[in-house]
Amino acid sequence: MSTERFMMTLEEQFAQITARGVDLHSAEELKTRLATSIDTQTPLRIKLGADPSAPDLHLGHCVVLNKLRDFQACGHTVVFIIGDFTGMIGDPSGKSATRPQLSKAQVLENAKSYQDQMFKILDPARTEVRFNSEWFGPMGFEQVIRLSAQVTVAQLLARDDFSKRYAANQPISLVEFLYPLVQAYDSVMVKADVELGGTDQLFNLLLGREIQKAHGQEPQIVLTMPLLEGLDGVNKMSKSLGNYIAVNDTPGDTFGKTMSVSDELMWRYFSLVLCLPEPEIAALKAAVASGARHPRDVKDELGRRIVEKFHGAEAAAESSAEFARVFSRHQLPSDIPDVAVPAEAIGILTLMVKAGLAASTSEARRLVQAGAVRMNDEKITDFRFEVSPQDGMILKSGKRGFAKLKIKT
RNA sequence: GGUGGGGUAGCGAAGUGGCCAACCGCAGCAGACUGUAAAUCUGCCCUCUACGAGUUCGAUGGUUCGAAUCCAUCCCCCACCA
Repeated sequence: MSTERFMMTLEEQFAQITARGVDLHSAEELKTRLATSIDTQTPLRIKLGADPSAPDLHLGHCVVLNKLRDFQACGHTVVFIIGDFTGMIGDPSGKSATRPQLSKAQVLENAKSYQDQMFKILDPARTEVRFNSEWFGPMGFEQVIRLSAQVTVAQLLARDDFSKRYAANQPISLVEFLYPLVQAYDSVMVKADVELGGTDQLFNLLLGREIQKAHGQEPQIVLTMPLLEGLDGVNKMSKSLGNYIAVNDTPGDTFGKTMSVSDELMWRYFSLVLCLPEPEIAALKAAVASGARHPRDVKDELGRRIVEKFHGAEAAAESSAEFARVFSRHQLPSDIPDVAVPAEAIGILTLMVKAGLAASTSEARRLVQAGAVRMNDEKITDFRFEVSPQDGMILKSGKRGFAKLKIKT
């Protein structure tokens, strides 16, 4: 496999690397560096940084990981940096409070979880994993000051979210100013040839170039990927907005969430998540436009392929079938959680809370009043309704809340 | 250190003595329509033994028949000037 990259010409590599809406800084530099790589038969070092405080990867992360996979397919090496040191600082892009400090053990655990998910896409054999505490741990304050001297406040304020917050009288902590510097210094320490991230990372990535130059290195090439919109179709996919599909979501959830994506947006998923080549996407679009294919079926294919990517073909087929059964044909899911109840009559509200279908009796009451609750497929409209439990009775709340009664003996 | 502005339900943001469980927007949930689409429309959106009751508006104490609103003390946040 180490010879694979010599089988690709510069043009082939360049085409693969620049596919799917990448923004490059700069194309010329990349070509030059690829040429050198081929001449000297040395793989390029492609850097990606990760924040170990949030080990749940979602499809948004996959956009970048897929691009890294492209690099690996060309024979290059991914340098994956776990920000165990920076993780304690907090992320400047978040308006929320600084993230809590993580213990060493927790960082390691998160890092492992991160890698488990990441290697569903990346090739471990071509991935070098580093922790940035390796160089920041022993760093003295003097070095910190020297590093800080390499950037001006004006430069930092040029970053979009900093300037906006500053203009809006919103706080910016000094630590947040330091964060891009820290990230840039990572690039120096691993001698990155290329660094990638989402378009929102552009500033940080470019700063890496400056700092590398200041340390006498060739500046890294910066490559940004489009941000994938989340399930709401508007905001970028992110954990804090809750509009994400996680790599570790169950096949059923992954499929269901995919189906809730709007028709317009699904093409982006085909491209950025599945890396389907443009001509194929164009063909699918044309098929839908002409009525040859129903958008629902195309989305079903999208769902199956995404599930397959993370959980295998079998899970993909199952989740699609299950979805059709429950939501298209309105049949019961194949797997309904049991609720243990005593044999005597029980109020519907209490029962719902017990079954985990409502967080409080007040919420249960609202659901009943909204007409969302069914007992054995019969709508319950009176919140004082008493159920005489029998084994196997089905309680349903909303579209996807199910519970099966089981008499406690 | 000084000056000014703040802390209200998940977020944003009204409210400055009774009409306040608290306008409004976003997010969320449910219903209708569907392809669990999206968009749209409607309702809900602190808790409870529920046409009533309890606990909420940074914290504690006070004034008052009555406070998110007034007073005192305290805690926290932000900007600007040093």
